[in-house]
Amino acid sequence: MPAPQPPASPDVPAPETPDDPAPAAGTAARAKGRPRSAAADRAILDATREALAELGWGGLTMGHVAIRAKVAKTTLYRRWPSKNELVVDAVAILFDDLVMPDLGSLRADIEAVVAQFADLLARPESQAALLALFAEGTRDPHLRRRIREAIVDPQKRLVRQGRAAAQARGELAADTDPRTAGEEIDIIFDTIAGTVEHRVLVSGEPITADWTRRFTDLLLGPFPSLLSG
Amino acid sequence: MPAPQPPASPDVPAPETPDDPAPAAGTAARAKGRPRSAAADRAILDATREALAELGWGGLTMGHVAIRAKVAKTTLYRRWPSKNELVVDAVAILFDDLVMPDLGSLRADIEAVVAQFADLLARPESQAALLALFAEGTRDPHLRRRIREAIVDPQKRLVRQGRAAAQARGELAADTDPRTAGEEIDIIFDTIAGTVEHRVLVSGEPITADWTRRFTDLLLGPFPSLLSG
DNA sequence: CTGCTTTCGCTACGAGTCGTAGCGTAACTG
DNA sequence: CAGTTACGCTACGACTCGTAGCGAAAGCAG
Repeated sequence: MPAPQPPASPDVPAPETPDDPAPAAGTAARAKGRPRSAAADRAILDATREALAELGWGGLTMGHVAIRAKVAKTTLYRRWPSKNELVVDAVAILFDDLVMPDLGSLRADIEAVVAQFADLLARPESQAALLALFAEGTRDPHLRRRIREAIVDPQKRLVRQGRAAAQARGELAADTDPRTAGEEIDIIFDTIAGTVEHRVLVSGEPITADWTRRFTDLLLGPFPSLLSG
Repeated sequence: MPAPQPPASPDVPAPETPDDPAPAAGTAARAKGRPRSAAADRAILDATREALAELGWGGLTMGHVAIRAKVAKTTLYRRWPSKNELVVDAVAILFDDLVMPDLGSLRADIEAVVAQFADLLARPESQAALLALFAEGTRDPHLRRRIREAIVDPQKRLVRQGRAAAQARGELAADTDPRTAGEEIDIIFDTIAGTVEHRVLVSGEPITADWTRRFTDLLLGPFPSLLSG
């Protein structure tokens, strides 16, 4: 789901909301001129991820991407207004096929989700890109929203689903207070996502099965030797 | 503690280790020509932090920093070989005056440490800079080491001290296995640092006293409504 | 097939940044 | 004083960004 520039309409400012309501469903609504090449879209996004993995964020230039995708630089700018937006779409694809494990126990589900996060973050094309996007997001609320929608929310959905599944299995007490349930899920998610991000992206250390087990221990109960009582 | 370029020695490659052994202690060992202006160092680092807070990482240019610090651009390059190194030193200063709270209870200490992290990360001059540095660090092992030494390790020291203090007070069981004690501390630190980073830097949401309390609940024991047993 | 519309590839451009080189001058030592 | 080093200044080549203008290609309506 790229974020195409308003596809031509010469001067209509196009409402700032990124949710295009009309021209989506099914086939293109009205195509009057030469249609945009879908192949070019894929080539550009693929080239972006490849360049990202090879050169990192700093080495990624629009010119390189254009050459690699066998596309004119102008074509690139016709669809994505900036490097940031392009990289969001290129990286977001990686987060599209997140699946909820549902392995039958809360512990197994958590460990599977952690492993899934870790694998995603370990990819060379996402390493620097994610952090650089987060960095830009701190100054650009629009970009932060897009990051949240395309990358963070899909992950959070997994945690929420896992919690619901565990609750259905009777592993969890009933929601104490409906008002605070959302905040609890937020804290749990921030903890899982943040810890994995820190270890993989900042420390650069791998996430092993053993580490995952220990971390899940911490999440599910008192840390083995942390508290005596 | 800046990381000055080898201060002149025309061709000696200067061992890659950033720990300069000799010329540190006390006053300068041997100064033959015009000494480097310490005021310029401070002015550059101050200007870097100011520009960082105003313009963010992307807007920060060496030219601007030089003008703001009333220093020639060449002077800037004589001391820091790249933007990354300069920003590491500029930001690392913020982490210099970390203090271990030692409030008398493990819970209070954890909450104080979390609040301290949160305050540091909430500063406008560190927001984008830290993430951008982390991003570069994923591709530059040397930079990652410097980040670890200047920014991550000081934080980890706090957590380690807090754990030792709690142990001395009898709040913690004795170390189960000396070999795994280090790993435990690592997991706890990664969890605290990563969660705070994610919430502040990625989600952009503030860390309130209430949130800190809930998070500490999660760390110290089973999450209130997470596990029934 | 003939217009009409929109996209595409290409070239060129101005603005901005990076990092370096060269030069004369300032500061400090012996 | 001479010797050494840092400093400010200017200029430079290489690179990137994002845009403009043009002719050609690819579809659609009649």
